[in-house]
Amino acid sequence: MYRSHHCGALSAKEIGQVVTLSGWVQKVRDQGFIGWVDLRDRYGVTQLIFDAERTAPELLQMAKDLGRETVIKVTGEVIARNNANPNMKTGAIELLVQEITILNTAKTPPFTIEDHTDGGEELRAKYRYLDIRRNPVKNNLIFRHKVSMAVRKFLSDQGFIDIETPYLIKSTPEGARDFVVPSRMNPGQFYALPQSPQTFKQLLMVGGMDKYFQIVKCFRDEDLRADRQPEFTQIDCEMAFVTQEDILHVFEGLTRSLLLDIHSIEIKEFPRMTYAHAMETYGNDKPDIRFGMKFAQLNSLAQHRDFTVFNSAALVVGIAVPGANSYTRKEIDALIDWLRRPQIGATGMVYVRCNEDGTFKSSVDKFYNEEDLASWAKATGAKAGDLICVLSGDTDSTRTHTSALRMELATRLGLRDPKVFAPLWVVDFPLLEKDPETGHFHAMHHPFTAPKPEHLALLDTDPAAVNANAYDLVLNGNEIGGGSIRIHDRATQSKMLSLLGFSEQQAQEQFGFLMDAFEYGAPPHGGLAFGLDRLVAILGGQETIRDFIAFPKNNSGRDVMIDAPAALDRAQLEELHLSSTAKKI
RNA sequence: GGUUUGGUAGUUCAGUUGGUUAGAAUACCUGCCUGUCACGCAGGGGGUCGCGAGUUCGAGUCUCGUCCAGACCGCCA
Repeated sequence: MYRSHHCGALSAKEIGQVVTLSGWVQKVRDQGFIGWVDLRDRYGVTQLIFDAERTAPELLQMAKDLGRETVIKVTGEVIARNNANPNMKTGAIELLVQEITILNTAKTPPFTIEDHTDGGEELRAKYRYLDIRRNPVKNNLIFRHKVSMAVRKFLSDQGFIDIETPYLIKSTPEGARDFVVPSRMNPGQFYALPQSPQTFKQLLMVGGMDKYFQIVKCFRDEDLRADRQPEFTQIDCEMAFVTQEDILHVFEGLTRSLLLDIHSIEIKEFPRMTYAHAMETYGNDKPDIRFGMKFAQLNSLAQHRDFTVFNSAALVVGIAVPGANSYTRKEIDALIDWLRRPQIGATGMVYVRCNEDGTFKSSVDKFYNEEDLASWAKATGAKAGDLICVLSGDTDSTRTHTSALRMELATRLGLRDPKVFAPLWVVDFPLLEKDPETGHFHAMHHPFTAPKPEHLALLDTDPAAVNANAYDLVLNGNEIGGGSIRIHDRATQSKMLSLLGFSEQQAQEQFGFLMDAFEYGAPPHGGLAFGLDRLVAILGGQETIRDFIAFPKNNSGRDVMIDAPAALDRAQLEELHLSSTAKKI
């Protein structure tokens, strides 16, 4: 028997019992005649004690010689500590060891296995199995398990059926790049890994499985970020015979129950905002509504003087930054430099100081009088002690820049409290988006999203004006899920694909199976997908998703532990009918 | 594809204007220590300063190239 108890289990209740524990040596504290070993497993740490009076000399020596992370089994008596440690769950007791078995030795780990490790990101990634022994990572993985089980329980209780869909599917040109897999049995042909089980879940609706869900891996071959992995997990759902309202109701319920289960936070009804309103008020389709600093359009209040920068702009927008009048000139200049970095790309910023005595001091005093500035303060809601930041230019980039500024300032001002949760539905997304360079339309959500029925006629006359029954769930400035009511008839789907630039033949080749299915009695349907990695990270109060994934990939899509991706040998390439890429000389 | 920051001991980092034998903390090893729990004390070992060229009497430090890593932009229906 390896263990009678776990290392986190013992308390004063077990005093006097003889128990067996197995685990890893966390720490040896040798004090000559007496010594302690902290023994760790998944459940906690128990202190082992050895001393010259009560422990055999060879056992005492053995304990002193234990290296960090050695795997041992010990048997001994649970005794009360002379000095209890109130900071430790098992701090009331210790184990007077009678027997040690070394189950496996360990090399000195390259970084310390402690909550505040000395190891850097890359090293921890390379030895991820050691990193997982640390509480912060271990607890994140356990937390993910809890969230994922709560999701399964909620959806299953609501009558959703968990159905698996294939991973080896077909590449499609729309959307992100596909990861492809060569087919040995079909020379020159390739599978693609799914970017989402979208078409399959729709076919399940045609198949009559009117409530489907799956916690499923999806794959996208695009450049990565701190919160973006090439393979990621979605909570993928679809329902038949539902309106948008039905879907929002179910998934608002899911999110509410997660917040209640995990954080005991009760949120009544999630606010809703149209896409257009979100863009106007926050410059962004995933606004963080935990704080204010809403956009105020100042065009009419700022374009009546001789300030050509504003007069030539399509949009002049101001935000009131609470308490920021205390910023020095130097700090404001640094902020403007920050906005001008190529990553943001703003050309400049006008500011107005709102003084305690009710007067204003701005960087454009030459052009605007007190009355003008007071009108800006009124529009932005600025109070004495605030700083008004005003940006201008073409509508899209001004919104983007101001939104970036708003988020940055909120972070600096500590307004993004990870313990506060502010969910929001963003609804009424446009169906299509025009590529500014090519002038081509592409689907804002995906090509299966249905136009709002009342906008159907506009498809022929003004496609850009068509809205969709598409919606995103935003939590604290992060898009954690999105979905739509889908097209369920061949004619509309065909029209949509042709708007997106597919020829009839291409449409049939790519999505013929779906349109064929629509001709055999497809029910009205719609659904939604949540990004599990991000949802778990946000619920866990953290920004980075990597520590909620057991074996994440780095920025370049590499797994540095197993060193993937890797080259194939010639024989394997030949079997797959692939030729080796010529190496650059 | 682009912008930007970094690469120095096992690890995390410092290293001044280009100038003697490249430091600290921690980890590791040895010894001492009877109540530790970030134990303490004393001692010790440990470096191709990412790699390659160049400038210079002299390069961890300056220049160019290159590789690797991080953050961000493009991209991610």
